[in-house]
Amino acid sequence: LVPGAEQYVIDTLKWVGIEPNEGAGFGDGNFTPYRQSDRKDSYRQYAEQLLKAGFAYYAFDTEADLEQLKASHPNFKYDATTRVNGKNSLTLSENEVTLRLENNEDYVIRIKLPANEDVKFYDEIRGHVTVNTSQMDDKVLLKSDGMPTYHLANVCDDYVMQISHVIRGEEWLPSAPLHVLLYRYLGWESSMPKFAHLPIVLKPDGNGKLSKRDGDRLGFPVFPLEWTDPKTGEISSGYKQKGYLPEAVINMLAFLGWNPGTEQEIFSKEALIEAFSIEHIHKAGAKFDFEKAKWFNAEYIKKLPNEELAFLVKENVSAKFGKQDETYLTRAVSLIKERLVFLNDIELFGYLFQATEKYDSTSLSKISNIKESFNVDAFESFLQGQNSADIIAIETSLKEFAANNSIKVGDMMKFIRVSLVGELSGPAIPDLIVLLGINETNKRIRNCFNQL
RNA sequence: GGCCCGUUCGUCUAGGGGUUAGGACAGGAGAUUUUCAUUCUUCAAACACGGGUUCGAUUCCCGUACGGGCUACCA
Repeated sequence: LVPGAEQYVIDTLKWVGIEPNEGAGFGDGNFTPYRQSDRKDSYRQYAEQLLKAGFAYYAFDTEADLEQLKASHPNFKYDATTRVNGKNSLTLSENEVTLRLENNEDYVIRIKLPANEDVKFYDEIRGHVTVNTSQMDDKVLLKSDGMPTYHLANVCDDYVMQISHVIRGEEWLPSAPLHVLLYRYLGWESSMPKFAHLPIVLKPDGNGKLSKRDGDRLGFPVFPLEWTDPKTGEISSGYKQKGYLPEAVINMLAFLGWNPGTEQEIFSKEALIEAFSIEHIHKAGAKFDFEKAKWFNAEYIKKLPNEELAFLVKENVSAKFGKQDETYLTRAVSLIKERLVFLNDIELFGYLFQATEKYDSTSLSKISNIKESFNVDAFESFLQGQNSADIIAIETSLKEFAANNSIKVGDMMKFIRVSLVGELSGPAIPDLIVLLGINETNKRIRNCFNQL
């Protein structure tokens, strides 16, 4: 049991906008309680049912016993051929078993698998799968602390809660036959859920499935929300904190191993629900592609209305550059919207909120030739006479000013750009002037001119 | 090692017995933008290999290779 994990899952589902109809943290429905720890008694009851029916047995083997058994054979597994060597209710006399139970000795309950029997089941993604019980082992169903293993818990919970589909990662495929047998032995086979084993998300580099360590090693999050391991204190970065939009994350994730069969790639959550079908799930694992993830996020940011983007970025901006007027922030954000890959990239555009103090040195050297031809005082009064809201008028006036003072338009624009932005990049000059206002613009121009 | 699952451009994938094998990301070139970003046009880029089956296989079958998963009193 990891402290904080339950709340973390709840918070994650809320962030991505997936709200379960019922469940821990989302209100009670017909199948309460939802925590395994609160259902403990029921698992024991089902384990005992299996015991009575002869599909399970007590095993008293200690850790040391198991070590010894493992040492006896290179590929040891506790199964039909080896359980005769274990200390369990199949090898011990009935008296001894009751004695051990009365003495409160530690025990587990294991499933009793037949020695050689094909278990067949149908996977909605992979089709028919057959595994022989000779390849499986007598898995522990109930641990010595009385808690069920996943195998028992998942089967019992899904049956009791009338689950229709078990959709989980491919790493569960090998234990699916065990679960099928459990449904059978418990007498629930006719209401067994359908199985679908999803392809696994793989590391972008190297081999194997994506793990939490890979993300921060390669510069992208694998956790939806930032997560601090309560035991180790290790922090794993989260999509939310990195400035991803939840809709983009969902869209990106959905396309890892699934496609709609059309060429559409941008899907809202609702459209995704509408378009989704199990038939279009790919079988092979998909490598996580950081570049594509960035592309999805940038697309979603571009589609955001300016007001919404301003709202999402507001807190960060005021923390970094001071509190901003809401309408101003909305206008500012509209100028650089298509430059954001992540919401946090707003931090790169401090010049929208604070006067530029530092100028990029190579940009500065490219504009120094304007020093002789440019008259700051003349420009200042010229700009004062402009309509501070008319972008087009300002643009034509700027060109006129340049012509009248025999300055190359390009040179002057570059100079103004460096004055306002600090370097030779960014939104159109007239847009910037209108955003910043005439006074602020003049202030920045004078300041930059003095540094030439 | 054993068992299970898989294999189409660098990556995510569409397709499916006869196709110029399609799209997206990333990459190249160009246009627009006085800059950068955006946008648009365009280029390059793939059916793992070997056998069958077939008039014809990227598509079906079998092997091989490679990749992935599992092999805990974890999920």
